[in-house]
Amino acid sequence: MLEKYYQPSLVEDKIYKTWENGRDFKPLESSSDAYCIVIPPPNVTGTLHMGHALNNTLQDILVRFYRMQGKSVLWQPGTDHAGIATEMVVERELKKRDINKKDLSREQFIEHVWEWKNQSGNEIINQLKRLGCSCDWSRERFTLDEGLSKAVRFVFVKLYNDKLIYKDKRLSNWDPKLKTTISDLEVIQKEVKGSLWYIDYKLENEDKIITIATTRPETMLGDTAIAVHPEDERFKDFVGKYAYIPIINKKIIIIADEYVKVDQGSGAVKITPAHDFNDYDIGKRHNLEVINIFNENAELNENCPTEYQNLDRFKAREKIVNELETIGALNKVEENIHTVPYGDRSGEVVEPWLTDQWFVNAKKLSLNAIDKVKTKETIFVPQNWEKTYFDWMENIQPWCISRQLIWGHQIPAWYGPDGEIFVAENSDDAHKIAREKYKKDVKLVQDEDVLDTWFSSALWPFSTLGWPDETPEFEKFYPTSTLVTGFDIIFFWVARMMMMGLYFTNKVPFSEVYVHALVRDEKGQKMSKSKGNVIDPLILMDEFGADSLRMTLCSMAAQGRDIKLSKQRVEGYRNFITKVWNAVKLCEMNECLYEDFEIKNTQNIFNLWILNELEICRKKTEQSIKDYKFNEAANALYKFTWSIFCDWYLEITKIIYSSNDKIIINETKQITSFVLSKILVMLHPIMPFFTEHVWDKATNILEKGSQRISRSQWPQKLDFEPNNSEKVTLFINLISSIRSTRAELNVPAKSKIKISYSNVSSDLEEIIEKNKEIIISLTRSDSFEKEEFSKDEGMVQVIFNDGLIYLSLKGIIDFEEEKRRLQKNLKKTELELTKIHSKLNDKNFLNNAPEEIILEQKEREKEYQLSKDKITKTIQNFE
RNA sequence: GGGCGAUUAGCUCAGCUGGAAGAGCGUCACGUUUACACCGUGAAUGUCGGGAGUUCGAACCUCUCAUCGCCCA
Repeated sequence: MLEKYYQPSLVEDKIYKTWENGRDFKPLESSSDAYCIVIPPPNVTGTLHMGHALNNTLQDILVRFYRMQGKSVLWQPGTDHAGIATEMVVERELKKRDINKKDLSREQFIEHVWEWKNQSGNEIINQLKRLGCSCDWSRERFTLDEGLSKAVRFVFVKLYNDKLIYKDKRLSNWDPKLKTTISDLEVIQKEVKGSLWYIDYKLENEDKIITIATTRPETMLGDTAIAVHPEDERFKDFVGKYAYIPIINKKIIIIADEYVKVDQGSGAVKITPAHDFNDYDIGKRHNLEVINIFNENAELNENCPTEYQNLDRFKAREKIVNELETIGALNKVEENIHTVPYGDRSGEVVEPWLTDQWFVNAKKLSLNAIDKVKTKETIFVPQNWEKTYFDWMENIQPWCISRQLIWGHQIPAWYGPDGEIFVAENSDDAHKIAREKYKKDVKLVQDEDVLDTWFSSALWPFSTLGWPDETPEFEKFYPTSTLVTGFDIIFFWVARMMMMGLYFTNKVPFSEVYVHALVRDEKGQKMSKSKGNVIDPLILMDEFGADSLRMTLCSMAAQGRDIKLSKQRVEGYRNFITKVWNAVKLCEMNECLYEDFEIKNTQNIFNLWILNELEICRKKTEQSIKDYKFNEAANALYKFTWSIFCDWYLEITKIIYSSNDKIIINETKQITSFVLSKILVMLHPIMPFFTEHVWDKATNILEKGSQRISRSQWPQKLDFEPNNSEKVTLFINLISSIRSTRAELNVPAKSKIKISYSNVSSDLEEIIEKNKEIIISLTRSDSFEKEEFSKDEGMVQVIFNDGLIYLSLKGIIDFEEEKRRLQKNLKKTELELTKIHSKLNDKNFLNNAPEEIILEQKEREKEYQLSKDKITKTIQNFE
């Protein structure tokens, strides 16, 4: 017998080990019907947050579901080396030991990182296991593994040789704190309250000034032009003339360019091609000089006057503004809200800086990737996310892939003594190529930079399967089936996997992309550490168990809507688990022992009915999971299990067991065992621990096709004839309306009353007559007989469909109360009837509405009319 | 500025192709009937954000306004 409550913390660990030891997560070799998900690799530095919990719960549901459906399922796990994040973590750790990164050689630092990785890099994996994730851990990969690194080198070399990777001096986003470039995507634009400075530039040979407006006065030291709009009448005469930069008195040209917005600031802007992306483009158009005024710390460099050199950019700004004021060149200052780029990781203001970097020609790669989504080879669910995908893909910029870091894939490019670049998969090959050029052996130096972490992540769906080698796994599981991800990394990851996948394997990397929502706090705010509103999934799991959390996330994962999570909700699903737990206990008590039997031979109407309901639930759940409608799957199961199976079926079986009909009793026990088994099986993808535990403990009452539920088959379509079993719904409604009347009339719960009925349809009468005991028991009455009463007999009448129910309540209730109740009902009925009448009297309705709708309304009219007549008659009886 | 989404019961949200407004939580009343108080039975609560239009018929389609959120520039 099961204990009082299910205690997740006592069993979850053990169960997970059983699964792992049983190799339950390995793909079936016997099936060629493959289903594969690659996990979005979490950062090695990461710990499980709510986003992970949702993302991985959904994947696990899919994976367990398809596994039960007999597919050969691979959930490919692994982690991502997370360049910047990991370096930051390790640097911090080293600092605690008084070790400075700067004092270490590249090799020494890398050694420290590996040491850290081996010690602490497994936390998130263990947390995923706690959540119940059924990944094939024997295939766990890391983006810096030898195999994946080989793929990275292969890809780099091929793209280089195909002229899709190139080195270029361009403006890129420089993070002066981390001292590396970062990609556009890692830059966050924030609105900031700042100032707009109006500065007067004197014209050459004329006693005129031109006033420019800028948010960054310090960059004027790198100005090489002033620009105005070509149509701007105010400045027509200025174009082509020269002006002097104040302070340094350098002469620059005034140019006209469409880019300038006439109504912003003064209408004239300074152009600093080396430190602004737009200015850089303008510079190119007008052949302007590009002057870099910053060093890698974003301090002013040797291209500035001595007194400004080595000044921090913000200090320099103050000094410049002061100086401008002193010399009277500062025209005015306005408050101004503008966007400033910040580094996602460092939080530092990012500086557009001119450097040598490696780029991928993403534009070329994007064409096919766009096309394959247009032709639906890859489908986004919900579909509207393709818009986001297209939007970005169609405006894609060169992808800067080099990072000035140590931790990562060092760029496989070597430089000869004359700076010539040799790109090869390894040093030997590079030397070989170099020898051909120099006709002798020379010393080559490898590029110091590493690749953007997303570069290796982009290969994840195939590199993890062994590519570029031809492995059986790649053969069987690629292209993968589904990618489950949050929308925030469509650009970072999905788009890039599409590009790389298509270029290198000629196939889309996955046929469906399910994009799920963001988890927010109960007020709808994004969870963040700084806001302190983070709900820790681990704490929730501690308190309610992994399954409660999983069920909660599943039931809230409606497409296209964010999840507002609250503890109460999780508690509610914990209660659901307890409910199922108790249902199992009841079945144990009633000895619903499992025996092999033929569903086809089921006789009893309630047994037929519950089978029919089970079948409806099975279909709904199955279809919902296939359609990624996780909330609908969860709700279908919840409703069937609690509101139908527990609330009605199990209550009815109690009465059946108290009868003498041995055959039906036996049948009922078997059906109960059968249905309960199916419920557990269907719940398993969502709540694996609980169902596995019950499977293990409640041995003899379950139909166990396999030793562990994790290895069970998803229920098949049931082979039986429901035979009118839907009439049970009427039967249930009958009981409900009697209960409702009792409660409304304040009939004391304990008083057992006589109930009679008349005029019900013959179908229903048959059920009633055969199952009187059930009605009597569930309505807490004394008797239930077919009998008709005339007026003056002190009966309360309940209108039920076309029949009448009489409650003998003489002396128990106040009949004035009853009259009020009836009058209330009468009003409701009349209101509804008026609505129906007006519809049916409307010629337009009759002419236009489809036949079945009209019939439906006529049917309703009949019903309501009948009710109305009966209620009226009853009220008259009281007068 | 461009795009996407939201607005339905006190709260959190469902509501598929237009054809009787739903769930969970919370609230209230009653209840300990040998699975379950992490429970049972029952009840109350909605101008489906405002306005206009299309339609015989709109929570759902169109337009518009308002508020909120997110993404991109």
